[in-house]
Amino acid sequence: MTTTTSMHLEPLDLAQTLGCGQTFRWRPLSDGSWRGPLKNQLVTLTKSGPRLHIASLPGGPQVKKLVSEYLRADDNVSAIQQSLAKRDARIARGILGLRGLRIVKTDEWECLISFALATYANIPRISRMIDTLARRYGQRISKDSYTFPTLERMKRVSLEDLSRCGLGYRARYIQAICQQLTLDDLEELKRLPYDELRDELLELPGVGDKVADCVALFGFGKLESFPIDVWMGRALRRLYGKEGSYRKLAEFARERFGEYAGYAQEYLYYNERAHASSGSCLFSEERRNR
DNA sequence: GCCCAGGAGTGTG
DNA sequence: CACACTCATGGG
Repeated sequence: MTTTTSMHLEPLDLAQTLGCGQTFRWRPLSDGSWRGPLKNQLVTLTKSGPRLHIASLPGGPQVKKLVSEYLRADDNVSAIQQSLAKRDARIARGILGLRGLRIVKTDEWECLISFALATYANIPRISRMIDTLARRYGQRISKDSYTFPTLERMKRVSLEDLSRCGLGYRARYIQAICQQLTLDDLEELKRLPYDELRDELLELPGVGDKVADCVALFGFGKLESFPIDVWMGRALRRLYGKEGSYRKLAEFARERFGEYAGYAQEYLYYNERAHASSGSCLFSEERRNR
């Protein structure tokens, strides 16, 4: 049965938050709502003024809490934006038009696999790869909606089977991570501060600097993390004249943006993509109508 | 067809 | 430390 509820949450722009590459399983509906699987539920979010309406299937009493945590309702986003704007004039400009962009707090395990898949692929393809895994190894929620596969399930998947999921060279990394990682490991990682977490994540096959930082930021909620991909490289060069190794750029960003560097990174990332394509939505019209 | 993609691993200088 | 090369493949 479907459960509906609502909550106050500001600022929040669903398209900016759910469609910008932090997370890959939400889809826009024709009425501006967004739908995606959260844990074992299929959730539909609709923003109406300051209120966020939540519908979920099969639903349950904890849906509001689930959404609150996912959208980091406890973050004082306006205060974070003010703080960043005070530190840096370019960020201040970058925040304009993105006031509803929030960092999300995704599931640690799902985030790890998602960004391990995200290497050298574009966002539509990343979404497709994840959908394929969910359809094959997840549990069905509704007609065409599946939960993200559990680690325990993925441990029983052979490399041969995984290689037929359209993951390319990433299949063996995913398989190796699933073999190496335990549920206890995941629980231990949750207790670590950013630096130690990062070091541990880097031990996993297929996880390098950028993936580790994405997983730390979006999966483990480390807001000081500042992932640097090709788009961030361009942004840092274009706006700050900075080039060089990952370490050097990350060091610059951390010093420049401080404890909320992750938010700064999202504003820069979104702006750089918009600057390049002039279409800020990462889901093209063709895809939206599929 | 062509180019590029929210990179990582490995080898070399 | 820096760089070069390879890895598979689909979306635009």
